[in-house]
Amino acid sequence: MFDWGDLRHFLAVARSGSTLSASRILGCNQTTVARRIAALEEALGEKLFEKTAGGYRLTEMGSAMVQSAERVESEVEGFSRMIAQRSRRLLGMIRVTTNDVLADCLLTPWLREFTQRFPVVQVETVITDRQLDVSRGEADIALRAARLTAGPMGDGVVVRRLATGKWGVYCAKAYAKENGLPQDPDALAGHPIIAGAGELARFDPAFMKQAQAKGAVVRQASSSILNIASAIRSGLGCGPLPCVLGELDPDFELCFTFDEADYALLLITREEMRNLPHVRAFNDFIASRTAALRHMIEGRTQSR
Amino acid sequence: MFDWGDLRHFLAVARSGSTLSASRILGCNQTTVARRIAALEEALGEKLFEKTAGGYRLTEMGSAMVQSAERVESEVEGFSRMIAQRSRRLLGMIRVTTNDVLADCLLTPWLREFTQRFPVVQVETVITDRQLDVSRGEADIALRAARLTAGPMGDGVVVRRLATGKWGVYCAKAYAKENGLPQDPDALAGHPIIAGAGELARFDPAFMKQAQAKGAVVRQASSSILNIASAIRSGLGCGPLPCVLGELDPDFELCFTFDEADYALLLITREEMRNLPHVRAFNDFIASRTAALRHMIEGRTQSR
DNA sequence: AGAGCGTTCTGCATTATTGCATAAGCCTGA
DNA sequence: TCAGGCTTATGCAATAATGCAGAACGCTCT
Repeated sequence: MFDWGDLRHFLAVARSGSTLSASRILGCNQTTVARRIAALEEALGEKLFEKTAGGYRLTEMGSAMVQSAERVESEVEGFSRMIAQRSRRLLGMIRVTTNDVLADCLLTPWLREFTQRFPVVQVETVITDRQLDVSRGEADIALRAARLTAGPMGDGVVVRRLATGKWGVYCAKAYAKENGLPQDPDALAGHPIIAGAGELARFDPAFMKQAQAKGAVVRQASSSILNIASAIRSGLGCGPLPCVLGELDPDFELCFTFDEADYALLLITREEMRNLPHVRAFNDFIASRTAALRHMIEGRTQSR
Repeated sequence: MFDWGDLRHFLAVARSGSTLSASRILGCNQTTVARRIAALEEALGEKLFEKTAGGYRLTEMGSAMVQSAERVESEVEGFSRMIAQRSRRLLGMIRVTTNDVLADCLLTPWLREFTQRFPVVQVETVITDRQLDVSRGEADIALRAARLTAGPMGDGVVVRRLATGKWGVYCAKAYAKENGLPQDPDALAGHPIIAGAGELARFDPAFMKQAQAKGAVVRQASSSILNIASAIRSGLGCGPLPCVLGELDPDFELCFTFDEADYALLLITREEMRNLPHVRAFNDFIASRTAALRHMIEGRTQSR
C-alpha cells in the first residue's frame, strides 16, 4: 500500500504544476515533493506526471486520478472538521453560521445578551455567504433564510422553522419627508429606485420592473442587501428590504410590504448537538427572541 | 495538518485493540504504531485511545472518529482501484465479475472460445456472491441476474439487457426413468423436493409450498443453486433450477417451467470502458452468445 | 503462587527521510 | 544573444523515523 500522505503531495503538484510551487504550498522542500511523487509512482506502478524542465505535467493517468485523490482529501478534511467539532462540543462551545444580513440584524445583537446571560457558553460565529455544511460539521448551528418551498435538508440535521419573514419597500425617513411616501407599487413610478443586481435581481418583485417601465429611474443596483440598505438610508431612493432590517433601524420608513419574496427563517442544528444543554439554551434563546421580534414587526407592518 | 497516513495506524489499532496486533496488520514495528498514534493525537490535540496494560482502548472521541477515518480509507481504496482499473484499461485488459451459477453455465464456457478468438484481450474473472461495484471500479463488467422490476443502476455504468431468464422444475434423467416425470405443479406432491434455503427460499415458487402441504417431502434445502443442482443431479428429488443450468446439462430433465422467478440477464459495463475496442468485442461476443442460447432454450422449453 | 502470554514503554543503534546547496535545462523578454 | 526567472535533479550532511532488545505491568490458567 502506498503512503496515504503522498496524495497530498500529488494534489499539490497537480494543482500548482511544479514541485517547487507545491513545496511552498505544503511547507516543505522541493526535493521532498519530487521524491514523494517518485515514491507514489513507484508504489502505484504508474507514471502520474511528465517531468519537463517547465514543470510537472499530469499524464492522462494522473489527470484521471485527481478527482479520486480529491475525494480522499475531502474526507480527510471531514475528519479534521469532525475532530474540531467534537472538541468544541466537549468544551461547551458552539459554532454558529449565518449570512451578513441576519448577523447584523439578529444574531449579533442577540449574542451580546446571550453571552451575558450564559457567560460559560462560548459562541463562535462564522459570517459568510457560503452555505456551510452543518451536517458535515463545518458549523454546529446555522441561521438561514430559505424559500418557503425549500426541500428537505441533508441528513443528520434538525430544522426548526422560526418564522416567516416578509419584505417591504423602504425609503429613508428624511427622503419621505422631502419627496413624500409612495404608499403602493403604482406610486413607485415617480421615485428613484434602488434595485438588486446579480443573484439578488431574481428577488426583485414584479412591480419594480413595472415601475421602471413607467419611467422610474434605477439609481443604484447592488448584489448585497447591506449595500442596498445603505443606499436607501442615504436617501438615494426607494428599494426593497427585509422587514427585519427595515423595521429595526429608525432611519427607514416603510412604504409598503409585498409577498413575493416571503422566506422562512430556519434554525438548523446538527442532530448530535441538539440535546446538549448549552445548545438547547442557545436555540431556545434564539427562538424566544425571534418570537418577540415577529410580534413587533407584525404589529408595525400589518397596516401596510 | 496531521499525517494522512496515520489514519491507517489509527484504524488498525481501533480494530485490533492493541498496537502490537496492529503492527502485525500493518507490517511494521509495534513501537512505530505507538509513536504514530502519539503523533496523531499530538497533531489533533485530542486523545484517541486510553493506553492500558491490556491494550489501547478507544476514548469516546476516538470511537466517534472511526467512522470518519473509515470514509477516508474507503476513498483511498477507491483511488487504488481506480489506478488498477485504468492500468488494466491501458493494457487492454478486462475484469469481469459474476456469480457462481452464471460463471459455470455461461461465462466460463464462453470465455474459452473468446480467448481463442481474441487472444490479445486478457480477461480476468472475479466470481463472487458479493455484488462488486462496477461504478467504483471494482470490476469493469458485471454479468448479473436481476429482478425484472429492478430499479436504475448507479452512475457511470451502462446496462445492457441481454435476455429474460426462466426457471423450471427439474429432476435427473435417471430419476424420471425410475419414478416418472411430474409434468405439472400438482404432480409434484408425489415426489421428494429439493428446495431453496436462506436467501434462496424467497425464490421458491408458491406451488412448492402447496406440494409440501400435500405431503411432498423436502429431501434437501440449500442456499446455493449449485448445491441444489447437484442434489437433483444425483437423483435425490425434483427442484427448481434456472433453465440455463438445467438445459445445458444433459443429466437434467425438465418437468415444467414457471414464471414466478423470471429474471433479467444484465450486462453492466463501466461507461468509460464501453467504447474501447476490446470491451466492445467482449460485450458483443457475450451478447451474440446469449442470443444464440436464448433461442436454443426457448425451443426446448416452450412446450412446457 | 507462579509460569506464560500479551501488552506498553524506554534507550540505543540503524536506517530512511528530509533539507540544503548547487548544477543544469528551458523559456521569455530586453 | 544573453540575462533572469523558473524549473528539475543530484550529492551530501543533518535530521527524523524506525526497528530491536529488554524491562515492567497485568491478566489468566494451572
